[in-house]
Amino acid sequence: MELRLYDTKSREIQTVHETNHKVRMYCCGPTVYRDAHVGNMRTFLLSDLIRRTLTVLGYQVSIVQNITDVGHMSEDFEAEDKLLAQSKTEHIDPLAVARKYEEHFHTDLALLNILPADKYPKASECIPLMQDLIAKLIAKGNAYVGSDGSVYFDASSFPGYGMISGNRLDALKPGHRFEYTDEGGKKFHADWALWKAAGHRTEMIWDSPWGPGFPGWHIECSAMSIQFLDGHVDIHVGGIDLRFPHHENERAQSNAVTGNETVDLWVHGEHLLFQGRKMSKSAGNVVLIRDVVEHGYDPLALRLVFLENRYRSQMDLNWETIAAADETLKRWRKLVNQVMHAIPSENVKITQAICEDLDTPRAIQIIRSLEKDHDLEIETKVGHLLFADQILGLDLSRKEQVRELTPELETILKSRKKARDEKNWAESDRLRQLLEDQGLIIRDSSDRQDWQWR
RNA sequence: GGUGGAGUGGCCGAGAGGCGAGGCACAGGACUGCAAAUCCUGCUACACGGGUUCAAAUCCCGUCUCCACCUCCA
Repeated sequence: MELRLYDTKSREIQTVHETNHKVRMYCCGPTVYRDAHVGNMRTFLLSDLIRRTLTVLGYQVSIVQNITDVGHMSEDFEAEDKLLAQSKTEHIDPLAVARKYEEHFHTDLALLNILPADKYPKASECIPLMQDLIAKLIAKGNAYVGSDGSVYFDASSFPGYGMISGNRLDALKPGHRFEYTDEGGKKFHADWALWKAAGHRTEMIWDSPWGPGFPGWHIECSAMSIQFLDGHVDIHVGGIDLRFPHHENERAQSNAVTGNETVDLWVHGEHLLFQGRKMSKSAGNVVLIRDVVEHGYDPLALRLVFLENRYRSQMDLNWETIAAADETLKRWRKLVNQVMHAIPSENVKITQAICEDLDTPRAIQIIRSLEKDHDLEIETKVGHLLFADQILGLDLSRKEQVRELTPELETILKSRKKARDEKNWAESDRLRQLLEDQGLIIRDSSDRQDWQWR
């Protein structure tokens, strides 16, 4: 079976192809100046879903995800780098800020069972690569040194500009940043910086043929994808907000240099909303993976919530749905663990759903109906669940955590058993309340009592 | 102004022109000493106005509302 995905540029669902027996994926990674919130994670999950699906379908997959640790400007009028700003706040070296949040990023990925990429190139370690690309763009006539010493891409030199976002150069409103002193060297408001002259900046700058400075934000993705994926990207993944200008600019840079369509498919994940607004620092509605864990939920419950919604739709997250998913996850794991030595067996309906533009909501629906099907053997159900889990990544075969009972709880349980045997219901109910207050859930049947941790 | 989307029951959300996804919540029932869990049953919807069609949530036209992007963003 083939995987088909919605391509933003053609606005059509298209089949994924491999290049030299490998599907090459590039995923826009984090700017490591703060913790990634769950909205960011939703996009990273999209990459994971694609890679897991391709792997199950038998493809070799190569994934590169960049770590932006330089060049990403904040909206501050001083045009301050996000990392430098954070380094002042935390009173530590900017690269220490980067390494700290990079580590958090990997921890969060692991909590969501997102498999690691093959390579995580850092912008700060790819400066020569970017300079090389900039030099090529100047030589080809797509870039110029501005009056301020910065190097700019000449947007009008690239004929297909705007194909991803639908924006036309002549319709683009000059942005408010046009007035910025540090970008005053542009010839045209839609041009963008490839290399920014250092100006007054003393930290995080590098020497270059155009003088000391630092790279623009868009250039790293072009440089890295071309270098580490051998000049061609089969699937490019990122958040919908990156469609413009980031991906539009990236495409112009990459295509100008390679001379052909560098990226086959542009796949964009829609935004996660919280309380009806886009989750963002400025809206003040940021939820971190850590918050989910602190609420007592399995982070994979969040993964299930995401999977219950199509990646191409905005979704409004709330705690109730996470709670519901957490329960569902427990139920499925219980089911899976009832069968020893179960092996995955393909469920074609599930594969088909996933292959048609990652229809995970339908896949989940199929699982729910399998679960309820009284005519199916439990071994069959579990086999299909394990198969689906290779793609969904919910860790369904995880054994339930068995925390030891404290001697005190054990004593109460014994007393309660005795009370029930004697049909002393008042005492039995009192003890149950006691046990529940200490985190146990009690399930009675006529001849026994079962317990588990809440 | 330009661009990309979305409006579905109390809530969240799938939806492929034709026998009403699913989940949560709620209500009844089975089971339980009572609970819990589980199972069964019930509940109901397509923003508005036109149009096409034997048949529209789905296709077409218009209107309204919301979200997102327009050089920070996943």
